[in-house]
Amino acid sequence: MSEHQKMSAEAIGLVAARFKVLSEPLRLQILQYLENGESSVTNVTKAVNSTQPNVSKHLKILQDEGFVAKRQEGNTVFYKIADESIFELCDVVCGSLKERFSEKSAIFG
Amino acid sequence: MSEHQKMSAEAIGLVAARFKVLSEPLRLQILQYLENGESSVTNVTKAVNSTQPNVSKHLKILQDEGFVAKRQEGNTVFYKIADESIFELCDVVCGSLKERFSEKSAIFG
DNA sequence: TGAGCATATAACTATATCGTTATACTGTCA
DNA sequence: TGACAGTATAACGATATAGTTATATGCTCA
Repeated sequence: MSEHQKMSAEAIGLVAARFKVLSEPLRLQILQYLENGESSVTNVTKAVNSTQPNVSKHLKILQDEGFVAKRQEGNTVFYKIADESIFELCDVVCGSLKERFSEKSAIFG
Repeated sequence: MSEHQKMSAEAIGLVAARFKVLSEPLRLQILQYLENGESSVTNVTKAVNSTQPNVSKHLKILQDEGFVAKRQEGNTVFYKIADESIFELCDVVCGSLKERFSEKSAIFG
């Protein structure tokens, strides 16, 4: 099980870039919100409690990396999740964090 | 399947921090090298073709996040992987990238 | 104790990126 | 066409971080 590949220098760069996109809390918030389904920029902005230009910029970054996709309808643009593996990644990280904290708390237990 | 948790704002921050540590190519290189087994700082430095202070700094960052652990023996310090979930994360990202590129290449096919 | 090796840290420069403000663009509707 | 709404982009200031150079720390051994 768990047979994984040795990455080339180039592949490592691509993987790092992908992690970098996921390393901003606001972007993770946006992704989590979009998990509820497609949403307009305005609604995302409200949901994550930020400003419209800031959200637009982050959505573009997410789109460039293929995490989300956009669709325009009249005046408004709808974004939706385009790569479900994001949530798998978050789950793995969460699991690892849980384990880590339970070890730490055990020190005080 | 694939039932995952809604993260609190605090949890999102912790997850983002973890992704951030993995968002540097040199750190991924170091982790990949350490997959071969425990190694001294000097050997890691040679393997990733960087400078000793730079590698030391990155190793500290990796250790602070719990990805590696250190062990001192006399004069030299050995680092090793302390959280195997890293490789699972990389595999998920690699899979997602492969899929993405095969889609892109299909455009030209 | 003193020399030398392995590692860690400090100080610095250069670069990247977040968030903000202002503005441009695009589509709708009166 | 003109006003307005939704979104994108530009320009800016502030902050963070990678890599380098110099140096400190700590261990070993003569």
